[in-house]
Amino acid sequence: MLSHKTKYALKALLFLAQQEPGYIARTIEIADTASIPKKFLEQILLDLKRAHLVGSKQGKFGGYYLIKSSNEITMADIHRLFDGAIALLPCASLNFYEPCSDCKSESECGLRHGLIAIREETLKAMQGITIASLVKK
Amino acid sequence: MLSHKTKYALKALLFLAQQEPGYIARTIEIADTASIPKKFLEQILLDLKRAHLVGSKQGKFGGYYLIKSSNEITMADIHRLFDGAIALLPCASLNFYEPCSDCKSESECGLRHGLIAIREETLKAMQGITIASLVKK
DNA sequence: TTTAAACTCTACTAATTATATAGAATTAAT
DNA sequence: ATTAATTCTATATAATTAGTAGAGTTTAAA
Repeated sequence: MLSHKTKYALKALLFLAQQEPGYIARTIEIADTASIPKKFLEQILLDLKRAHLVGSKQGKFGGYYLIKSSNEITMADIHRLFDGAIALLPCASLNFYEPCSDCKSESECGLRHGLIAIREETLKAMQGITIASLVKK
Repeated sequence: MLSHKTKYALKALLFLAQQEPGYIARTIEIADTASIPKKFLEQILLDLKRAHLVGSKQGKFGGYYLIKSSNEITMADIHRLFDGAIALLPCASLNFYEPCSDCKSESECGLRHGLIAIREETLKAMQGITIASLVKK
């Protein structure tokens, strides 16, 4: 399941993608429109900025705007940024690999092979959904 | 990600599926073989029993055994039993549906449509992995 | 009928993570 | 200078997860 943080990030990106090019949206504006607690959203937007998905303008009349094209931002990207691995266990993850402490032999672990198969399908599906594709709905 | 509980349940089922038909495995035996804390495993096996996946024999020489065919137990079943919804948000779930409190119009929610598409693919993949298929690896 | 060895059940605890909230500092336009 | 915004760090609270404890019940066998 997605954390609220990830859900809010997606909603915020969706909002930004729906604005006119060049428009700068204030945090409070996004928060109100998308029903996100403002102070929580502040942190999320900062994370999105550090990940170079949005840009910001400081000071009066400042705010946030998309800097990455909405059809290049996928569900997989946002999931990984806030919730981490897409795989069901770290041992089956591409980007967040870690061995299981209770695993005796990873190569012989039947479970792992199944989880890798699932991760491959889920990842494919998540990479197929972009912010742009969500806007169109 | 899977909780430890779900991972342990899968490992326990995997163990049971690998035994001779008719064999009754004690909790401690499963716990030691699969590196699962025994008292934690007790609870998990009880849950699996209540879900009619395993049966138990009480008293001396008692233990647990599979009662559902290992090729009829899927990753999706176990995930739902211990970790709940497979969908990324409750609003996109088949078995654990709940509306989002912060959602203004579910039918107009772009996010939800995307999440449903992802859930469909993930579910298909998870239903394709059975305990029996894991044993074969 | 007693004992041993197992499952059953309920409650509790500790650790971690998620979900915020608070407030001061900084930046920029007027 | 003032106002309105982002930025940053710290804190608080609640929920969930992971694991532990211990008493109770059941069954087989001596």
